[in-house]
Amino acid sequence: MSAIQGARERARTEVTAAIKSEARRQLAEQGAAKLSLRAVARELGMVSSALYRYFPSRDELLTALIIDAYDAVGAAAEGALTTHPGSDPVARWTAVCQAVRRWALAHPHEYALLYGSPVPGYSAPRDTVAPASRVGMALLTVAREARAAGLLRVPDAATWPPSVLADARTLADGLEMELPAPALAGLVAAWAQLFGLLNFELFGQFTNVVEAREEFFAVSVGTLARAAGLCSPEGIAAEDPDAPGYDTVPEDPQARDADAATEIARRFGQAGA
Amino acid sequence: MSAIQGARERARTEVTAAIKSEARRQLAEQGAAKLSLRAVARELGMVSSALYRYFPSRDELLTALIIDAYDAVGAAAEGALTTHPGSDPVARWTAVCQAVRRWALAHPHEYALLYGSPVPGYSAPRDTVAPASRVGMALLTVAREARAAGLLRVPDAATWPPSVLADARTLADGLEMELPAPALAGLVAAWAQLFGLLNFELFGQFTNVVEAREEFFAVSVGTLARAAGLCSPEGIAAEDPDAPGYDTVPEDPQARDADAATEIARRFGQAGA
DNA sequence: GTCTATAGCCAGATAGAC
DNA sequence: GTCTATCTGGCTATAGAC
Repeated sequence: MSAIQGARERARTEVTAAIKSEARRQLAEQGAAKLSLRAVARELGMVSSALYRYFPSRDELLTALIIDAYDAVGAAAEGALTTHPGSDPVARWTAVCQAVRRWALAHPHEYALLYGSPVPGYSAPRDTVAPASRVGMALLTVAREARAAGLLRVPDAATWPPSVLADARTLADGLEMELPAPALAGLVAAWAQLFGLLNFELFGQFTNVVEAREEFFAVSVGTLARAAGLCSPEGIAAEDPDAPGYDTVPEDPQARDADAATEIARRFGQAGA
Repeated sequence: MSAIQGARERARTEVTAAIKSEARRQLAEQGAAKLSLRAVARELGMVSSALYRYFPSRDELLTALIIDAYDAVGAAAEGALTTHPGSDPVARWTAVCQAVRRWALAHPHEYALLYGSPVPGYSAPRDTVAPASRVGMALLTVAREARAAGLLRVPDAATWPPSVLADARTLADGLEMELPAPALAGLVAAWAQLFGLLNFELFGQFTNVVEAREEFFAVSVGTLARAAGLCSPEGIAAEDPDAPGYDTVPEDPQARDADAATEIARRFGQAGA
């Protein structure tokens, strides 16, 4: 390749990046359905027809944005795995979830592009599926490590109907992953439920319902992790619902709330409001 | 009111209904962001300006559609409460969730309008919050009945930080509901997670991941109910993770899968695939 | 309440000169 | 690769006759 070729290619990638950047900006203002090549071109001081040299259609630009966003949130999730090493699967799971949440809060419109309503008239091409799987894979990595460490409680196979277990086995084969089918099914459910928490926070359903969102999220995804079978190393026994942490049905819940006040203060360093 | 007035009003409500109906049809084709008064008018054989006598703006039409949809899904949820009476809170919870799912599958675009990405440039007015709460209220009704029957396991208050418990108390006060704060917080989390399952199914994230969607959903929401503290009447003990239903970490998961085959066959009447 | 007409915008995409 | 020019369509919203 000649130097001129290199310069041309560099210019091309720079313009491509500028287009995507401006498109992301507009995504935030008008949403994906109204993303317009013309408006992007106008803002960049180009003419609309010039953009077609970079993206053959509006949908191709949208695809590029989607792939970039999946890669960004996936990288955030994977980054949490390396920045939060350790032997506690629940803590690692929570760290991954929190990294996803942080990315989502920082990029709400790109998040909506990935996990919100499908864009009408647009169907994602195959190129998106690998990037789309990265967050789920990061969560599965936590589960596999937990299993290797003996910290994954596998639900009885009778928990799930055979059809679901068959799906799980197909999925495990496709991913070349050796997780037991009942565990994988539960992890898929937890994966979906995680995004239920995020969607409600980002799409406004928590308005006037949950205000302490970070704390609510952290505890909820921890519970999610345990429901999916992940155990903290200090004791599988501590996850026993008969142990402290769960009451059986109380006779007077008001009294129990009051009784718990000192425990609250101990754990969180302030009185309950 | 004269007979003429009555006729006029009847005509008006009929035209209003026709407009909303056609708007819903277009919602399904183009999405909320591209809902256009002109297109609705064209399809109804009217002229665009005539629509302004019924809806003062595009956003008002959108609001009407949103309220109708929240009322429809809320009515479906409440209907499940009456068509599935009984003393098993987990079964009732599951029935409500399944009713919501059925409505969502039958009206995917209206579902997306409610629980998908916010419509850019549109902010929902206050009129929408009461209809929006109906599904959650139906779920809370199940929890309150369970508590009255001694079938609600209230998590220890130390499960949640004080800020979350404070939110839960504010919410309980606003709803004039006497659920203990830790239970309510868990129920809110379960409510959000329910819609994570639905969003993933409806928005395509389960493609090539979960195919047996109905079964997957039914089992997942049952687990969700139990995680939120609901108990089946035949035995709180059966929810004990140390009892059959959960294994501790197995030495050979393949073998366990095989061992479970007869149990699967017993419960679901067919062999695992 | 409905109509025609109009103002003032916007879009995606292509042709052909340079 | 970028430009001008153009085609063909879309939209919200209002004015004013009937």
